[in-house]
Amino acid sequence: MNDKPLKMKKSDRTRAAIAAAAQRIFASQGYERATIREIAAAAGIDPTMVMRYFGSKDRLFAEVAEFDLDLPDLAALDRDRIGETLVAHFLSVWESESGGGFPILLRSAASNDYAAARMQQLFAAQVLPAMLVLGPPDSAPQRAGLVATQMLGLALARYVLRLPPVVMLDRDTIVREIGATLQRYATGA
Amino acid sequence: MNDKPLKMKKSDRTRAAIAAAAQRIFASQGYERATIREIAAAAGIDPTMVMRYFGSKDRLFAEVAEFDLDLPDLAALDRDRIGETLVAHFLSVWESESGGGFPILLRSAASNDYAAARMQQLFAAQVLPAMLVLGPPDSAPQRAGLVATQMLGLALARYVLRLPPVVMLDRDTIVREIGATLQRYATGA
DNA sequence: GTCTATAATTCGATAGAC
DNA sequence: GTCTATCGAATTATAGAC
Repeated sequence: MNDKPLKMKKSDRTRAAIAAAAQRIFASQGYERATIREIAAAAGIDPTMVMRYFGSKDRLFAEVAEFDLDLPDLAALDRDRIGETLVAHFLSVWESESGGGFPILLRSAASNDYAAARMQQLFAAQVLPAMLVLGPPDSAPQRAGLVATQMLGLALARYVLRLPPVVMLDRDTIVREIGATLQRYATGA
Repeated sequence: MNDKPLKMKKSDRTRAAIAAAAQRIFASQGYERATIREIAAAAGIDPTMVMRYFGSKDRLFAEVAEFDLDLPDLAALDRDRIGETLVAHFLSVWESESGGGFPILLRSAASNDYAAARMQQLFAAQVLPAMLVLGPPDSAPQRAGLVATQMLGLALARYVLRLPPVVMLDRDTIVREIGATLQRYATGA
């Protein structure tokens, strides 16, 4: 009878349904174009309920856009395969259920201040530290910056703009080709 | 007395002032958040004039977002320096006066259908053909796709999101590091 | 918990005086 | 050419009945 996890209180199910609908709408329309009304309709509930459960559009966005890159400890990995590992990890996170926050952030970051700030935070708190263990500290910001350009571009072209030639790239090709690039950026080799 | 090119009819000067203001506002806010009223204020004229000169917000956007990548003939270049040449060319275009259309498109493409379609067109009509002369036709879409991810990511991180470590990269570093990546992507080597 | 009604803004666009 | 006034639509958010 329920699509959602069983044995939840009704209020929790409603809240989860709103969050799920909000993820879809925010991810496909961006923050500005998404409306409370549309999200409510997609969740099959009344628009007022969205406000009741989340308070405001801003807070709803902040909640569903939350997510972690959850990078593994790169120092513990085979040093020759760091690039490939990084790409494979990013792809997994972005295509996972819990990774829905990334397309949302990315699509809204271009015109929403909160999303843009969150994106900066994300790279400062997770990508930069990861680069610190892979080479000289002085060059870590530069290496992190280069890594960021390549990964953000892949995500933008593939998941947001959906450029046909990028969408058509198969996973192995991406891991191999872009992995080689990240390997060079990350290790400075 | 005039900031704009001398000896224009007043109507042309007004039109140019609106277009210049629109470029700034669209580039910094994106399509949705930019308002006719704000653009008019930035241009120092009445909001009604924007409609009179451009008809609608859509047509104003289409006009100021227009631009060309204007790629040189890559086949005529030193084959070992194609990557560096590409990056240097992109940087020049994006930072030039007439290249203002690109940040505008990029910032709006995530949530504006016209901008997204225009971006697809741009790569299909200009990047893909350029790849055709550099290697086997079969792999041209794949090579163009990879090039697109790296260049879009650089533009996004540097000009739209303004990620500090990417903004701080100096031009020589970008040309060298990202040039090497494009060299590999474009030539398939 | 849920919904109706509506307040309060804001926006793009138009009509018309001067 | 320029501006005042305003329309009509859409939005977030709230008040309050049931």
